[in-house]
Amino acid sequence: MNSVFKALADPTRRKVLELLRQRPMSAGELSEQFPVSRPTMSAHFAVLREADLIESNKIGTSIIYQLKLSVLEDALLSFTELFGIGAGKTQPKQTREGVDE
Amino acid sequence: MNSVFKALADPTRRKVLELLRQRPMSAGELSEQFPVSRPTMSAHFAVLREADLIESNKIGTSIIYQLKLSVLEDALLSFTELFGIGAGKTQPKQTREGVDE
DNA sequence: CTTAAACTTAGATGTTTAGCTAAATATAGA
DNA sequence: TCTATATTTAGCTAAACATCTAAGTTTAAG
Repeated sequence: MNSVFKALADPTRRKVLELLRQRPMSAGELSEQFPVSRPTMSAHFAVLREADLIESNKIGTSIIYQLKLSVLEDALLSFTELFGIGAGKTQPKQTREGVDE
Repeated sequence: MNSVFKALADPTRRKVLELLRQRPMSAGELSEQFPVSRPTMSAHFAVLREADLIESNKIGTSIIYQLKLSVLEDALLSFTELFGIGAGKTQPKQTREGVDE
């Protein structure tokens, strides 16, 4: 849980997760959307991987990252429930590609 | 939201919030429960205050800290909803080891 | 006014983090 | 194998963080 919150503490990483919510993307595709170098993005991916928030699959020369929603879910839910917040009425939404907000 | 996650990224600070969930406590009372120095705890309080997660009231020589639950609630809920994670009722997940620490 | 108690601020230090450029590695395809 | 592309690793600097001890601030009480 510690590493999850640490990963979440950086806005770039949160944005990456947000992008991956829509669909899996390659490291390159993700990197394009941020004004930082690829090595820097690579380091961010490593942090997210370390927190088990994303999963990688190699396809050719690309590495496709995918959100592990259940891990994020578990961490956040157990925390919110600890505080008695989020009790509620939000039903489990299907998070498929294209769902926007 | 940035500062909230940053505050939450430290286990000591999360524990402080957890303690304050029960009742308001003085800085000294809180500090007693951690194996770090008072100045260090004071710094943690400052981070939590900066994130607007706690509120302080001076009573005599003591400073009483109090959890601002609504702020935590807002931040966490808006984030979970962003991801379509219902903070409500997700059935117990299958054993998933590696939820880090 | 002096002392004591409760906290915080200041200053120092070791560790971690984010960022960069440049080089290395891996894979696909000719 | 050679070349081009995708991504990571290496090596570095600068800033941020957690922690400590020591000193400063504020308030209460004698």
